[in-house]
Amino acid sequence: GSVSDMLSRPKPWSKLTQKGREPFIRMQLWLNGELGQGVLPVQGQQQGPVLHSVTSLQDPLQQGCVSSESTPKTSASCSPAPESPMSSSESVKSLTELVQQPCPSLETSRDGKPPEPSEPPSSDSQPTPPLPVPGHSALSIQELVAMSPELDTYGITKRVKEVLTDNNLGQRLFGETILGLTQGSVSDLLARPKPWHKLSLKGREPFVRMQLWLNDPNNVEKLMDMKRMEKKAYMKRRHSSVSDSQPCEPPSVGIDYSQGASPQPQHQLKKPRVVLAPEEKEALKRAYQQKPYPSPKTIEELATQLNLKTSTVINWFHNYRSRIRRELFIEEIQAGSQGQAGASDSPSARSGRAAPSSEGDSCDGVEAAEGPGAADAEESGGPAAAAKSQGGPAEAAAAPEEREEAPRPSEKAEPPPSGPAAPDDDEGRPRVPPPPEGPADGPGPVPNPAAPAAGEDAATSVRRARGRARSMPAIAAERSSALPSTSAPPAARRPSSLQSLFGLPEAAGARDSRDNPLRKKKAANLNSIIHRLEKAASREEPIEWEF
DNA sequence: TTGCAGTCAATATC
DNA sequence: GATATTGACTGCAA
Repeated sequence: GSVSDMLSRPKPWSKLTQKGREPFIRMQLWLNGELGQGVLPVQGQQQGPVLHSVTSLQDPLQQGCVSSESTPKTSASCSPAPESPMSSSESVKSLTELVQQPCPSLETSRDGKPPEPSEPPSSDSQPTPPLPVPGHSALSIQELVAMSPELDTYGITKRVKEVLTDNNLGQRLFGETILGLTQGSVSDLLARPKPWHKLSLKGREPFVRMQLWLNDPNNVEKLMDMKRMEKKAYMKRRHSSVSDSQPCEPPSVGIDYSQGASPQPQHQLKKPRVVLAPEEKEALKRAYQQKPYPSPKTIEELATQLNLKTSTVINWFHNYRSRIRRELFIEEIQAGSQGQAGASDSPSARSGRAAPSSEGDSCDGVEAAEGPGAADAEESGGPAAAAKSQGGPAEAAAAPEEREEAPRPSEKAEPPPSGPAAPDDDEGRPRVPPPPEGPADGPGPVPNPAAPAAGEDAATSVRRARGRARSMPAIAAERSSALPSTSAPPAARRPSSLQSLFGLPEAAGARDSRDNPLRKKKAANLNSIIHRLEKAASREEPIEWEF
């Protein structure tokens, strides 16, 4: 009777308790022929002999957990993720986790019931692990990510945003419940999704979760439930804390420093957050214009002049670079989605011969327009303009940049974006995103056309510069969309088995109907160019601009 | 060591 | 109160 019931009405994985999962694991192993004889050891015996005979968990994971639908896929259609070759012992371990592995939310559920209705997620500031998507264990998310076809991250976030706003659901709830991320991260992610091919496996995870969530017909309902429960719990806590008069979060070290006590407790409770003054930011931005990859010496000087910690300056540069980069990703996407316009300027629309020049125009729009030698040098006043002084540290900070001459050894020579003309000075030239260098560029810290006019940040200036220059990421993006499989894991080339999981319309592969041989060829060409550029850049050697 | 990706969490802004 | 911004941190790779 149980079997019949189970076979005809299998519960989704996420709804199953540990015990409830066991039969499915058994079935899966049996289907795989892994459970020929003997009995699957139950909890506490996972290291038993039978488990040791399990040679690969990939299939169980992918088939049994990824989808507990009654349409098991064959091993052939669901080959192991390349990124996670498992040794036998790892398999055992994973199976252990698999068996025990409660859907994260179950873990918090005291009675083994599905979490949603029983436990408000993270009223206590500690984000709970994400809710497993129906039919998928949390463990398998990595597998899913590895197998996932290229997803349209922008489309996904767009839809998620729509659903959330339409249903008045908050980012915090969504993030903590579905993605296992904090509100800030969710906000960031939704506002500035990176293109799929630019994401690491880890970075893809939230998007896969989102996609799966979007595919879940009960997604909104569940979140609503969560919301209700959270509210209830909140009210409850409020009531109890009123009587308790004790806030629920006692200081971890047990000392209350809020009462004007020593501001520097021995345990140093929390570092106060550094907030950079606008002038400091301005100065840093100007410094960035001069040199996106400042040498330690420059950083030192900047720090001194701005009266900041060196680490703050370093962090600022890191953050700024990466954020600007992302800013541009999203803009590229948006630009791309608004009619394939700009096609004439599109690198992929150019011939292979033209490609280098497109590279030359800009290797990466991010800082592309920002490097000292950015194209259209006549456009703005460079340091002078940038330094449109507000006096103070801002101005002072720009100075060291101009003085700086010897690039630090670690600063790799940037591939001359526009032909052999540019190998001259790499001083102040953005590294990752080689700036566009028009014919006019060359001499060191030259007025940066895209240098932000006063108050304009680099991203903005880059935006201005866009249109006359395409970015490397953009190129890559295009290349990638034209070549769905270049950056996607091998599994992406066989998305069919995952189509139902990811709702294929969402997948870039499906989306890209322009995927034709010619495009592929162009994209491949660009790909190779970029590859060479990167290689050359890292070798600090001159490049031959023949593609 | 350096740079990056991803994230947190404090703070600002809406 | 929700969302956006951003300085800092961790882990990883080259």
